[in-house]
Amino acid sequence: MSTSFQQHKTGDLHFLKRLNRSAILELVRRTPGLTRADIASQAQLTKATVGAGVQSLLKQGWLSEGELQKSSGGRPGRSLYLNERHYAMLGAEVGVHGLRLVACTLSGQRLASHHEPLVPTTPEATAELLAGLLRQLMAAPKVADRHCLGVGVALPGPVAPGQPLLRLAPNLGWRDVRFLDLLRPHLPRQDGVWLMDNEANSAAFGELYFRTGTIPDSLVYVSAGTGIGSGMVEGTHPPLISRGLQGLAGEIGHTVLQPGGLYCHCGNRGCAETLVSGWSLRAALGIAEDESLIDALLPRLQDEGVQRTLRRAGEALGTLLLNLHHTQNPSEIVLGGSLVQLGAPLLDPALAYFKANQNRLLGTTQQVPLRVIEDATFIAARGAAAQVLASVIHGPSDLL
Amino acid sequence: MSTSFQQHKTGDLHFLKRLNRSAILELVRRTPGLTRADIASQAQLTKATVGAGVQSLLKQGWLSEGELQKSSGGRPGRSLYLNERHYAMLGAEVGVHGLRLVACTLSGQRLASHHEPLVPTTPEATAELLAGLLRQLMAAPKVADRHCLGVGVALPGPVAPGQPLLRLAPNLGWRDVRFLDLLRPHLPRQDGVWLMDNEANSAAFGELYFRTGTIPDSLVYVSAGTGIGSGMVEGTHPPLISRGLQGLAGEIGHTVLQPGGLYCHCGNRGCAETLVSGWSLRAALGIAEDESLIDALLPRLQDEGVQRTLRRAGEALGTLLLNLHHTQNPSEIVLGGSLVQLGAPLLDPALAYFKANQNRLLGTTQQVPLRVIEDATFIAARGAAAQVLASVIHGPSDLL
DNA sequence: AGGTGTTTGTTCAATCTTTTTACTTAGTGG
DNA sequence: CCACTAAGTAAAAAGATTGAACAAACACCT
Repeated sequence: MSTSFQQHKTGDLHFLKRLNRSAILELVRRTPGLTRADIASQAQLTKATVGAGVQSLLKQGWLSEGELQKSSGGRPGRSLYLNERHYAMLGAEVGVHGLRLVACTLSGQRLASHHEPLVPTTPEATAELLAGLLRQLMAAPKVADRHCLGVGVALPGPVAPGQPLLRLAPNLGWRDVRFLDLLRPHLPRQDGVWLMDNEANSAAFGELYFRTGTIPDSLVYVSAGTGIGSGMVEGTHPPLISRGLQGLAGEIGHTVLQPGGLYCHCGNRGCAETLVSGWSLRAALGIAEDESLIDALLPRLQDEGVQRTLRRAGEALGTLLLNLHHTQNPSEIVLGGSLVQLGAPLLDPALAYFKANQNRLLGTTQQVPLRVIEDATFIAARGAAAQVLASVIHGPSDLL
Repeated sequence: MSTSFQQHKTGDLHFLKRLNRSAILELVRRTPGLTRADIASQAQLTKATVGAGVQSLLKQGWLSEGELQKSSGGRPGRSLYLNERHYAMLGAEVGVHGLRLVACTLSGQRLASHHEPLVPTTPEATAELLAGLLRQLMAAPKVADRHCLGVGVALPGPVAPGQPLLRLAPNLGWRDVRFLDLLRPHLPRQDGVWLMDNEANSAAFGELYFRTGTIPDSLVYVSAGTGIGSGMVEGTHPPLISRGLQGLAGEIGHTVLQPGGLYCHCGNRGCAETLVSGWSLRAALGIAEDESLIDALLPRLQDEGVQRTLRRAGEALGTLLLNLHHTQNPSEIVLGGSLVQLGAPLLDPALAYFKANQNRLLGTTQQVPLRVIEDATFIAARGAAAQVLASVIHGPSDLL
């Protein structure tokens, strides 16, 4: 399901209390170690309100008290932190070549994780396998004694906004799969939040949501793997994921970069994926489906043919990044996915093109932060867990 | 200034009351003729709360009571409408070839408007001229007796988010202009809301905000004129404009459609604007700056050379629309700007390409609504007025 | 050591808004 | 003409934030 927090058009007093408590929790999440007095000034609430809110959050296991801060002439304040021991969230990613699962704390710390290689199969079989692995994860020592807030699943394709329906997963051969419905029967506990989303959306959300300190206004995660997709989160309290009417937002792999170019599996011509993607690299370099693309290429990175192919793909990736810059202009871009492991031969041309052209219009020197994630294995799964947490904090749950 | 409604992290009781009253006003705005009982059920408020809220909104001139509805077995409810006589908003667009001004009611009805042709000049001279025209507009009979909520100005270039600064207007030759600061000294009344935004953003906002009935979740306005830009609004209560880190969101004219293509005025190669834009059409067909592009082309639409040029430009426009579809997937696309007046020779190839390819990925038959605005003259100016209204309803103003 | 000043956090009555409940109003239909 | 239904209003009740007073904890000065 898409984590759509209904915009509370109206509110009663209970809603107001919830709002303020979730604001307190968010502040401590973003800035660990805050005191009640800090919260009061930053949230523009009175000491009394903050005191009451903090007390109930402590009692329910959301916050924990830390050490006394250094005095600045008066009574020192007591630091507040997320209670990392009471709750846990589960996140999973169904990838084209495997399942990835994580359990993590409120701050996003990994408690346990698992990577299960897998060749694509039916949704039903995948769901059953994933359910078994989730049960194992829940039984892990660090996880079992925590209260589980819910499960989030990230999937490699567009998800219908507002309902838990995977519209399409081209690289799995799936279409119109209600994955959560397949998962539920195989799991004992049905309580808590259950949601599913596109993997790039989940990853983007997690990268923004688990950050502390000052956080960017918006963030785009570009996932370069078998296909190419992106996810965008915007705003705060809570960050909102752009999904679009049909869940097609972020399908940048099918933006046209070369009108009249090569045919794409979608039937159109010149899609970005025909220039840069796992499957186009396989096609260009003759690497079979049953072989790992990365494993096949890493030893051959010095080959001139491989270098040339990767450079061309990298230039297309750079164009894609620049087009995102001029379409959504995110405050930060994060680049992940399996292709990142190919390193400089692919990434250098991309980053160089982006850097060279991002400031042409305005003529400024301000650089948009672009971060490359070396090991993106659990990023999407962790992001799905983040969505679970956000859903509890900002959604209709009665746990808070 | 960008209409950024600070996300109210927290709230007191006064905030709650405001929230509920603005929700009532929004409901009546979207569905004129609602009764108090309808509002209560739709907004999940009690009859008493709605009654009190409506009463104060009536007293302050936001709402007016209409006729009695037909009884359905009990006491008939009284219809509520926006009070179209008490308030007014002003909107203006600074275009490359002229100034456009409107004054409108709460529902977006035009009370008065003015179009002033103009050749590009300095920001200072433009501001002084615009101020004079605004004063005239405020003195118009239908406008003068209303309370003016504020002024919004739409500008042809990226506007810095969070501050009233036009970063760049390439076709005016302006850079880093604080236009509101230039405008203020020439206007007598400084109260109310003052804001400025990119013209495509304003247009998109207005198209969504003034709509009644069921409204789309998101909307993209594509403005095809001397340059090509787009604006996106998303969500409701209130609709949010995506501006991006530097105000570059929607600069789709500078997305690359043809790597290694023609040089663009931005210095990069293959930008969409090199394929479809007022300036690229002038260049391709040899039409001078001092001549109206539309007036020059309309008589020559049957020329084979013109047809071919427009068809190619239209195909690029279609690609641009498809790329938007696969990047943001808006619930509705609105196409405006002066180039729309060129009609079928330009638009048919664009719409055909978009229609032929928009469903390739999902394989559905659902069509994204795409509306072409025949006369987009006052769309952006009216949108800026809409932003003023939204800023009063959802912002920190104390008028509501 | 002890007093003073400063800041943190809590307690409690006051205030304000929504809700609940009862009641009035206004029309339909037998 | 009278029951019946639904819309809207006016009271008391419930619940949340606020403001002021108070207690706690530490630094600094004498």
